[in-house]
Amino acid sequence: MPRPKTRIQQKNSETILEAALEVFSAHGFRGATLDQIAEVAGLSKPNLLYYFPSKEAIHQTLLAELLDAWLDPLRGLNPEGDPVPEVMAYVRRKLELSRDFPRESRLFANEVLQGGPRIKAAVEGELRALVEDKAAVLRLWMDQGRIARLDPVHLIFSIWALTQHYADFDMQVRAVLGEGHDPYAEAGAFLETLYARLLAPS
Amino acid sequence: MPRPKTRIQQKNSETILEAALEVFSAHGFRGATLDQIAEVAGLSKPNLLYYFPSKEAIHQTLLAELLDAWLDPLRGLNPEGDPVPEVMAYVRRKLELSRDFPRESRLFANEVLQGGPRIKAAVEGELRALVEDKAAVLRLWMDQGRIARLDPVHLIFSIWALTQHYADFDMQVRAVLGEGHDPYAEAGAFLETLYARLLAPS
DNA sequence: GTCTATACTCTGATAGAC
DNA sequence: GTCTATCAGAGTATAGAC
Repeated sequence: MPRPKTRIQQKNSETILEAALEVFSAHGFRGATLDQIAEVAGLSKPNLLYYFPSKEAIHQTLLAELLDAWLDPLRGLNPEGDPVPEVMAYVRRKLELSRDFPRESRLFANEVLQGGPRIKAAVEGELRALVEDKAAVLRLWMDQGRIARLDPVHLIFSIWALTQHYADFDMQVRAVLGEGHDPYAEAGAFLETLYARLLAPS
Repeated sequence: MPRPKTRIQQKNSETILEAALEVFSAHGFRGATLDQIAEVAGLSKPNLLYYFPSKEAIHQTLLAELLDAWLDPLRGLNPEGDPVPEVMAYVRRKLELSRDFPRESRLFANEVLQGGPRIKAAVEGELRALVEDKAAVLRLWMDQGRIARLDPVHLIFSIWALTQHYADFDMQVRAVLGEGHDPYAEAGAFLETLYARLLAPS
């Protein structure tokens, strides 16, 4: 039961996780039911519990896999690179993540919104350490006058907020924009302008 | 049952709504239970259902009251005013709303995040109309060269994202910042700088 | 108006046949 | 490995006494 081994087990585990992502991201942990997940996965409820010991375990597995992918774009911020293009590339990667993996974004948002009991440790540990590391890089660039001086941590917060907003508040964004819009294309252009003006050294 | 009349009924209704806001914002609709709400309110569970016909009705009442307060800062954007200070004041009011009413922000976020079945109509109607109205004001100011040219709707989205982030992702913000920080004070200074640079006519 | 007791449904998890 | 049947607990809502 701990982890899949054969090819069939591998495949079924993935099917379950895919279905669980769909349901958890749409309804939150408590709002999701094993019945729904089983239906989306095309398996019976007891069969789910053959592959995972509990509902909680499925959720935990999703969060663990998610976190790593989530930190990746920030990890890619290269201290040796050219400051403004580096930050711009980070913004772009983060927006692509929202566009291509909106369910993962909402899963994470659901969790943090509710105080993140199942993810708080990782946020206080891994995430915080990474932010401090990259904030130091940004601060150095500011000291060198290569980007404008700003609070580097809040600069990172702003990138998270502005990019994740399009996945997490998708319903609102589309409702307000109305038909005939490509939210992510427009957001890309908007954020490009925003950070170009914000970061330009004075 | 429709609405309270006597002073006692008024008071109990408010106690219930206050408790419900606390519990719904922390756990979402499905995650919240009448037992929890009853305990926080200091009333018995059947007594809750004497004042409101159902759990759903309590939630609906909260959302309806919330929406109005939520639109207020944007309503205050004055077309006759001075463009940059007007937008700055809007950002400030919105951030104050996050600081002073984080539970309301999270209630709203929980709802939109899950596709907003109970609030979609209001977003597509009232909210969208207001945004279109104020976007027209911003566009006029841009045409007159009084603020920089940007997509006005995404400019409004950016204000929502950046201010609500501090309420909705409070746990993450505090975990990353660590001890000895005042997130809202820092955010206020950061956003002041951000929008000053962004809006300055070139 | 408020409480205790309870009906009924939903849901996570298990037993056991195949 | 997968299914049917089922248990136990939680949760919303109601009945009825006071």
